[in-house]
Amino acid sequence: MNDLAIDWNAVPYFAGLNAAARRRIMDAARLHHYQAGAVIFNEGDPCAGLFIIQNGMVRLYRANAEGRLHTLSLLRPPSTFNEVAAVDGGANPFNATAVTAAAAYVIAHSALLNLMASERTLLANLLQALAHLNRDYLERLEDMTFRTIPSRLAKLFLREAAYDGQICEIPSQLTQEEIAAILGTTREVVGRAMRMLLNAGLLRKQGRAVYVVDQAGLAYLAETNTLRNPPLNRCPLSVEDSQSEPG
Amino acid sequence: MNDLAIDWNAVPYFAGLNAAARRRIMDAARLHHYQAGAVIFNEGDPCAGLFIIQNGMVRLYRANAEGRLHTLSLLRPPSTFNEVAAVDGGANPFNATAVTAAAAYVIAHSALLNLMASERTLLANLLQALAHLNRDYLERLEDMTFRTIPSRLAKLFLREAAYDGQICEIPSQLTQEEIAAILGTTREVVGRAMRMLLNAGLLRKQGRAVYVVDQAGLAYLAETNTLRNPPLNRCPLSVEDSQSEPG
DNA sequence: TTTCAAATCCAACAAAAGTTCCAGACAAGC
DNA sequence: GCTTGTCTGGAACTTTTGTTGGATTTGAAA
Repeated sequence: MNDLAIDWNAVPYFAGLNAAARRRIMDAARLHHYQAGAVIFNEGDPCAGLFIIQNGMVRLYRANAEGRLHTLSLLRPPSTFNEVAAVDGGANPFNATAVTAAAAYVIAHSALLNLMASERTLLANLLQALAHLNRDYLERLEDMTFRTIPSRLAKLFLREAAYDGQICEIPSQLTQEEIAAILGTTREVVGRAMRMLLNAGLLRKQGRAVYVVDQAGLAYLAETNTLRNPPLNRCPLSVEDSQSEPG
Repeated sequence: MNDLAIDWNAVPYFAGLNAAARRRIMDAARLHHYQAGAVIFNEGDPCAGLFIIQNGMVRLYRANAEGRLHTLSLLRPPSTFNEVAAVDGGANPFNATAVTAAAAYVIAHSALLNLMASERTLLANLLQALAHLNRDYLERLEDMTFRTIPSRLAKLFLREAAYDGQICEIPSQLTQEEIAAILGTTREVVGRAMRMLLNAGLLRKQGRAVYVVDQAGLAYLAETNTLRNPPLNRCPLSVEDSQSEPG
């Protein structure tokens, strides 16, 4: 396996550090390897440190007593994770597993404390990173509070799809099971929601691949939790589509 | 109104600062007053700065298009809020209103940047505060993902109640409407959940006040989303309570 | 090709949550 | 006392989500 480092400047909070600082950080990091499916750490276990993904894919998730999963993130290089525990030294706040074979640099809590004490830029950068993380979680919280599952699914497609004019393909090969874990629901419900988006004309399917047809329609659904009758190929006059409101 | 400062050491990230540093921070802070019901700032508006509550009660909330509210926090002195926007200078991530007449010290983003640049202890403390905030949101996310509403209500009672041996009273005078906003649901649903907890013997009511009767039962419900048949005054032998599992 | 396992589709049902509506209870003020 | 507005209790109903089970498709391996 190659131990070539990723571009450490691609990590938001390592950017802008001088060469000496970056060297000290790299010296504090240890490269760990994980087989596909291997557990990296578990929720509640003592702080595993800060992780910088070198290669492979990592899943962060939480699980409830009945075994249902909530996938918080699917991460690739140069993503990092477990900043919260690495900073405060508390227990890991979620589980982490290697989806594919993976490698990651790990900086222990104590080592990070030393680095932060000597490198004020790193400290400031980490603060910005945590603020950003916080906004991210706040948005997820809003999704879970206010959005229906078709709406969350629409949002996922909008985010995941590689935009290419009007017609977009969903890039990642996510199974419905995996999508369900991301949305915090079950496979069957995702299947239903998918069918709804398909025969509402927002998505189109070819074989197993799914394409985004109506980006604006997905956005409308994500915002309002309701379908907007697609005015795509319809004559805008005289149709009305039983949408007339009596009141 | 009295402008006596709260004990600034009670604010987690002002603790441990020397006198000079604390003076510079206080110099950067401006006291603002708000009438009951007044808007402090709105979600999406440009960064309003860092707030340190002096007196009164403040509500942080989000709202969706249909006008449903999600109360993120109800805060009293010496709580602080809007750290995220104050640190990264971005838009406010939620709405803030004064529940009662209130006053708060405000430190603008630019002023906070200066302070953080000169006071490394403040920087380090803010980092810890954001890490803590992050854990808090992660737990809320889990609540919304995995817990039923009776379960969330049970958790709320466990947290809000002032523990006093076995029987505990819920201290804050929350209406069902306010509880609903905290749990992210509607008043009627809270009412139903409340009735369920009452006739399951977990809570008791006297007039309008609600008392916690079975703390362990509430915890069980919060953990498992299911009621545990109360083995309180029952003989532990020979009852079985139709709990026998055929498989 | 055949075969198999995984992924999907689909219907029917159960449970949870949201909605609508109205009747009482209670407290504050007249 | 009475009135008014807020809060609560509770039924009936709809929608959404979760669950179960079987049929079908798909892709890769044998």
